[in-house]
Amino acid sequence: MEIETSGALTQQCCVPRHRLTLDEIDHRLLDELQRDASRSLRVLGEKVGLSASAVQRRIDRYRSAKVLTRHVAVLDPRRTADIVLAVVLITLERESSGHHDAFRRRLLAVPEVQQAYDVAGEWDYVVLLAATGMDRHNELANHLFNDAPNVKRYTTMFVLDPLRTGTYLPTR
Amino acid sequence: MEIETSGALTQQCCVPRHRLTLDEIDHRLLDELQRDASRSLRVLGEKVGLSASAVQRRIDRYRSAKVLTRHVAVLDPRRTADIVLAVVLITLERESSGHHDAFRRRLLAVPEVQQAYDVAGEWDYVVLLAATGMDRHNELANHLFNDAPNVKRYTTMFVLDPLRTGTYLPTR
DNA sequence: TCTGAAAGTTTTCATCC
DNA sequence: GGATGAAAACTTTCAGA
Repeated sequence: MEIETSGALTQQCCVPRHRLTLDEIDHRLLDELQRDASRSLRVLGEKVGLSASAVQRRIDRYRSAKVLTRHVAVLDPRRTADIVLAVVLITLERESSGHHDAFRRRLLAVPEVQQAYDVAGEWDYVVLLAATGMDRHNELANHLFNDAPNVKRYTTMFVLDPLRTGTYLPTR
Repeated sequence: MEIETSGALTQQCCVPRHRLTLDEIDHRLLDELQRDASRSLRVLGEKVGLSASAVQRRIDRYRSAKVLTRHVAVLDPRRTADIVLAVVLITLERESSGHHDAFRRRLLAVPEVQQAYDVAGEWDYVVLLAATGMDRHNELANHLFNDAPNVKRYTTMFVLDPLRTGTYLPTR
């Protein structure tokens, strides 16, 4: 793995640098971390053929390059009481881009907006809503999609079964 | 927090029990764990007003009840080289449920199927595909949606900007 | 079920390769 | 970049309430 710097042992500075070049070990390590980040550095090191401290140094790099942003616990929606998941497709009125900014702010202010994507095509946004109970879902949907000023149309697909959830990204 | 058992100090057995009743502290702890699970038990305990070992015992319960299923590292798709994210809506031919089983198996065999939901309404499934590069995306889309025998129709929405990603679930 | 303390691990960090 | 080893911090376990 190389970072975009010149010099040899210099440049351990605090400015986060971007554009990491990943080697084979980085790919495997990022894969392991995305599957199960609860293992010790020593165990991860055994998986990829490095010492614990070498693993630690690489993880620090992913963090400072903001490739790896956080460690989280994942709950199973099937085992979480009263969870209503819904995929909502939204299109805004065609107008000033100010509409889009306002709509995005409104979306991102709500923690139950589990995911939100700006997409190409007939629809402008895809939102994954996670609410506890149908009443709460309706409250949120009204606030986000009915009361918001520039929503042209939207459609809601309720999730019957979350076959797979997660945030895994391939790195090659 | 209560677990569905009778008896007092008995029943530390290995059969995972379900239906946890969560108290106020559990809600706050699950919230914290979903936001940042990289903090120590002591720090988490300070957040919710418990000792480190009390926090540990509660986390063990979430795990054995399968409410909390894993700890993972989350990558930022904006910082991960060449990631192509796409939301795909799929409808299968109306026929035997065997079609659905086969289609689900095909989906879940592919690691780039980051998320998959069985949904109500006009479309049967919503899939979030995460591929490295457009070529790989097309390969996967052909395998999953063109070559698969019982796909009636599908539509692909490419993600222009992942405004929010994650797996956060509210617990109340 | 909690707290607090002892024992065992892991992480961190300085140093050398 | 990576390895090593010692110090600091963390996790695990258990006695006592």
